[in-house]
Amino acid sequence: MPVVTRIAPSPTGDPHVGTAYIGLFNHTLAHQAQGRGEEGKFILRIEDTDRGRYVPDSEKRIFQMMQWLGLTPDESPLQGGPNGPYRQSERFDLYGEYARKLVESGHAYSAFETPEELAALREEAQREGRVIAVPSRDLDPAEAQRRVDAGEAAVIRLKVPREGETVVNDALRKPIAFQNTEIDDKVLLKADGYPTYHLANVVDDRLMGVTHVVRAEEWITSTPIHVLLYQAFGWPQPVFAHMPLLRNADKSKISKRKNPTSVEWYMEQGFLPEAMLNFLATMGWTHPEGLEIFDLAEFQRVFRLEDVTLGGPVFSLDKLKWMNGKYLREVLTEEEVAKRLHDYLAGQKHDLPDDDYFRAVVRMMIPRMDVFSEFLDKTPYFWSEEYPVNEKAQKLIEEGRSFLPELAARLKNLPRFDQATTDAALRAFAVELGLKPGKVMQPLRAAIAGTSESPGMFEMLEALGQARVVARVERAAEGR
RNA sequence: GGCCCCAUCGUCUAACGGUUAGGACACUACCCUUUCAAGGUAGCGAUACGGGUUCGAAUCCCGUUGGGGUCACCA
Repeated sequence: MPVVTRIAPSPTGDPHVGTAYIGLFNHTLAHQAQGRGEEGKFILRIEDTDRGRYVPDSEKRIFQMMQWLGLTPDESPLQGGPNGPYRQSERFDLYGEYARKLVESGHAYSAFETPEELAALREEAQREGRVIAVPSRDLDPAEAQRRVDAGEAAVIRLKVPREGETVVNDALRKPIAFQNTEIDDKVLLKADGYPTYHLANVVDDRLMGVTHVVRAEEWITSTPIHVLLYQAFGWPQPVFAHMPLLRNADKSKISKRKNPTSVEWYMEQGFLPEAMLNFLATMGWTHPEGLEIFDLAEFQRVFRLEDVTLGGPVFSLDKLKWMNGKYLREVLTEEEVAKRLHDYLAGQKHDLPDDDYFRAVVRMMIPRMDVFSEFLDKTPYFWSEEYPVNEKAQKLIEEGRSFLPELAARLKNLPRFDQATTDAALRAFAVELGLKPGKVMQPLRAAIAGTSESPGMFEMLEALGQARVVARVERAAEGR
């Protein structure tokens, strides 16, 4: 059975994490079919029929997000494909034709109500607790056509049956029945000639051969309109599956105000796309063997639509961070982390040399960071002599004031500066002073790092090197 | 408010009529230890409520409550 899926974002702003989330499942379903040796395609279609909300570079950024995540579509406006164009604005003529077909077959009608009239009608309907009734529906079709031909402003509306019910079959739920009296005559073609989502969506899904419509739960209530459209056109319906909505901590639909929703934010923070994907996959789904960490290929291997849970998953940045740290520590190699971090920093306009020193610092910091944006914040003393010295470090330096000059001298006279040598020297020095090693090391740490929190002493000393360490200790000893 | 969806620890979830209701994040304690992490061990912590069905219900049915979504010439 061929599986053709799609995501159909509208280019109205930042590339949204919800688009990535839904994209993950659509991409996976299509690739699973390919894996089975069947036809499988994942299409990216841009729904830019709202000229008012159009943001020019949004489309490109959505595409970049998908690529970053490794969810590259098989067909899209940027790549093209046999079913193009993939921008609805470029398919403009199509929708008018299909809308008119519906008018001709009696499934739709031209309507002439002004926005003001509609507002009044809506208010009245609201009061009476029913759905809006559009007067134009009862116009004589020939008369309506004359008015359209005369150039009167009109929209085309779906003529929803006055009786019966429309059933939505959802792969994740029991059949959902909607009374037709509860469904209003939705606009299909706007006065500006552009289609609404409902029409464009159904026409394009049909023309592009989409077999599975996997989208967010917020679309459930408009699905009966789509079902009615498929029926009016005499087309078979695709499989519908409505995924749960990603949520804020208060359970409301995930939003900009309460969560970072732009995937670009996660890129800027230095999250790994693998971790992002892994985390998103666990929103509404769990690995059957209880695996927490798994890659896209593994997800594709075991994912089943019917295993999706429907409670709205709260998007937890905490858990995402933990998972990202897990990838840093346990999935990627040190070399890979260093390479990615270097690229990340370069992208942030921090040009550090990708040398042994950099890699040594990265190695020390891997267990100490969850995302790349933490790296420089936690390591100023590795990059400059102008590193900040916090209050606690200042106090520790005072405590070590008496032995810091001598310690500087000892360190300066060490023949080598490898970990074994400094380890032995420091411990011997502590014994001489009659102090516990920590009592010596804490002031030393404060002096060379400006903070009481750092990687292990000896690897840090080795990385920093004798000259730098001695200079810093001397400076601290002199209270500079 | 009408319509629709949903309901297991604070959060993500496992269980698919029979388990001391399991795991992960977070939190707490301990271990490791030169600090901070990481890692290890332990702990805290849930079937919203009320009725049924059944020998037996987190699991099936009904109701209540709660949460969410949707009611545009936006998607």
